[in-house]
Amino acid sequence: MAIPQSDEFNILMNKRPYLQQCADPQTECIACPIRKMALFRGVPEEELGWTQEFRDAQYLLPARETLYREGDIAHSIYTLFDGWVILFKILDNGKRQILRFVLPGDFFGFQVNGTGAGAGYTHGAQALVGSTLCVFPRTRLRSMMEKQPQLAIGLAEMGMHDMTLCQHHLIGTGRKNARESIAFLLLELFYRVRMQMQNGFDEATDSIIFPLTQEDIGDAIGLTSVHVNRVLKEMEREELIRCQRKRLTILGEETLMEIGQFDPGMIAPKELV
Amino acid sequence: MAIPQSDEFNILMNKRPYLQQCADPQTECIACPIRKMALFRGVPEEELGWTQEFRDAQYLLPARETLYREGDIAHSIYTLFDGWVILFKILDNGKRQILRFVLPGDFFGFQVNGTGAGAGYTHGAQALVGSTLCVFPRTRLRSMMEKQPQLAIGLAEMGMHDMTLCQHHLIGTGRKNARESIAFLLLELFYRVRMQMQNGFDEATDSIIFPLTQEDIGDAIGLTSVHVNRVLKEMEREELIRCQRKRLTILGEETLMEIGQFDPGMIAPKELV
DNA sequence: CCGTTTTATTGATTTAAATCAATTAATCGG
DNA sequence: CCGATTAATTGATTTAAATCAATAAAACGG
Repeated sequence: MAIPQSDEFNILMNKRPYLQQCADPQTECIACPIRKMALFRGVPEEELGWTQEFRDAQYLLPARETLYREGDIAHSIYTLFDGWVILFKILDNGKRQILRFVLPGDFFGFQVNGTGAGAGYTHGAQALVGSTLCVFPRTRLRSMMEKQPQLAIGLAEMGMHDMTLCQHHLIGTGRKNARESIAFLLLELFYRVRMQMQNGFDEATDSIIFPLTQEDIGDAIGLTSVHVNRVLKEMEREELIRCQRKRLTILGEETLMEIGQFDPGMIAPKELV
Repeated sequence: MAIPQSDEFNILMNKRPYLQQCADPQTECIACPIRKMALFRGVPEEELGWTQEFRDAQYLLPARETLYREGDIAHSIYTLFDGWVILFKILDNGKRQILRFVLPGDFFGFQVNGTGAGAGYTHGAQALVGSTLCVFPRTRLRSMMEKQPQLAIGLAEMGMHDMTLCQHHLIGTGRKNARESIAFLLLELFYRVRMQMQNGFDEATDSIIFPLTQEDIGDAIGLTSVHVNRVLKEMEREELIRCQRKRLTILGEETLMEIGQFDPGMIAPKELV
């Protein structure tokens, strides 16, 4: 049983030919292992069959490919099912600022400039590794929320969580030095990945898959890759971390937390009241 | 007719004795000149009498006083009715990062760590000038939103707007130099203040009341006040701005926009779809 | 497996902004 | 209006991180 595709989805497939619709059977929302973290958290089980109608399909975005660029008409919004995606902005001078690391369960693509169906994304999105996405037509979001207030509450709560992360990155670039903000970023991603793994899978370890380049790290916290490298090397010499071959190992968690002023509490999902 | 006060409000008044409840008659939500921008935007007129029940009172916060500190139990959430408020965080090393400038119509105080009634604010809040606030008990927010989905949608939309501003500040601290991010910040505040004035009042001018110190500017964009001073002085010499006596005049709007890479479109209120 | 392209690494040098240090100008509370 | 505090201004010096420049090491596409 193929899931029917909206016009918007077909537009997208035309523009990004490297997108592959996942082979059936696709994961259904009701059986989704990451649902507790995702858009439909809070939506009662008996409503899920109905919300599923809202979804277009799951599809695959290959490593390093662009999902959308800043200014593209925002037909779709997304939940990342599996993989790593970055949201970023390119400045006039060609510099890049990474705005957010999207991990499985995270919802994205709803930040747009302008109103109505023609609104454009405020930022670009790109996969760091091959990633699986759940896609939803953006234009139906409001009516969905009106029918199902839990969806709006969930969106507000996820927004609050993203906001907390963004504010911490602002604190990092604004008022921390290179060592402090790198320590913070590594711990943040380490905790977020582990939290997401515990949700269904389970794997308590001091190491995670870590697909960022040193340039990605630099573009997230406002440093050059050269300087990131020097700081990472120093942390490796101090036996605080090991960061190589797309794998990050946290050796000195306590010390790193102090350096980065990182509190795991900030990673916890947010609730309104 | 005095508006009845909740327990939470009385706790707050105890802790912050400098808060003054506004003399009656207070502005009612239905008559509120800034409502289109504020929490109850989207809520149909006929429902407003009902939402008013939710509000505690309006009260006055004197200039430079603290409304709450990071970690304080978050009994209340706020809409700024009049004045300027900053949200900030103090780091271990004593440095301050300003997270957000709150202008009339803006909603704040909902970002908390933890869950339930005992959750604490993630940041501090302080008035730059004497300010009037509408206060709401936080614990009733969720049930209000369940009854009135427009409230949740409005919250998500306002969150999106705040997020855009926060991301632009991140871009500024991360990837712009002092001159560029100062130009951006001045224009952002200039446009936001003017947009808020047009909403009811009306006053098209090239100058606004601007109560930030140079240290505030620095703490918003990650610079020292000394360096902010040098850049501002240079901009004044170039006849791009005039910034003195708590008043900011924009003389070279075009040039400043180019320097700061500022697009007025980003200031526009956000809508989901 | 092999050449090609990306990433990582390290040293030398420069620079934007911080820090240190006065001094002057505004603002505030009586 | 007046002394006291807070904010702005300017110069001299230092420093964290950027830039420039080469390799070295990995990863990637046939």
